[in-house]
Amino acid sequence: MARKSGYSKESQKAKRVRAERILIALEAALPHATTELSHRSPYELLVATVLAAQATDKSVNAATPALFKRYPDAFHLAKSEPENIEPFIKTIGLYKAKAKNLSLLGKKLVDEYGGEVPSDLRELIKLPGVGMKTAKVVLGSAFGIPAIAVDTHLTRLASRLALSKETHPDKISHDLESLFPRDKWVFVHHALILHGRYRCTARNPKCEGCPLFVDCASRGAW
DNA sequence: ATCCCGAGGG
DNA sequence: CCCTCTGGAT
Repeated sequence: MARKSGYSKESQKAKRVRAERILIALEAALPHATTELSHRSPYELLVATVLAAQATDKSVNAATPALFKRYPDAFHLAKSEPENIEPFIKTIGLYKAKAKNLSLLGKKLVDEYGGEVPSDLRELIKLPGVGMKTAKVVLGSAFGIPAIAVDTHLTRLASRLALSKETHPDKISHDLESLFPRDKWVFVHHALILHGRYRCTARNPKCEGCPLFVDCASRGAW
């Protein structure tokens, strides 16, 4: 419980230097960090990311091939009803809400965006089932527009690494984006997710041999 | 703040 | 069995 070590009195400048070392370590450990959600277009990434809410991307990837075959673009999705989508995504959590959102999502993409996925944060957020996290994922991974999407992994790691004391994802995102160079935001997002998924897990993190050990505020706490 | 919600890991 | 998973809408 009690934090054995930390950076409670760390200056902003020291934190910035530490963030820089963390970035270097992540680049060395995860040079090819990118999304693990299978997709071939902004449309597919958008749908996959909506499905990924509170679900593992492995379970999403297991379902999307059949889903994308039946609904290859926004125009096909627009003609769907939630009940038609449910069978394709039943194995994913929260499937009823997601089926409803996807059906509405298709209609809105067609009605208001010509069937294309908008490449603007404010527009993306207006879409059903799309919040700040999903919108930023699409911006960064589909359009190459710098953004740090904060999900469960980023929230946990920002805290453990003492890169942010905030609890609200939007504030954590702001802190992280101020700590890392803009052209590294998308990489940092993916690298921290992979680090969180495979090493710095929620339970029983594998601190032994961790590439971020020396710069971690929680080292030794597990 | 609460609800949604299946699958895999420990 | 309990916890967690690239959250969002109400």
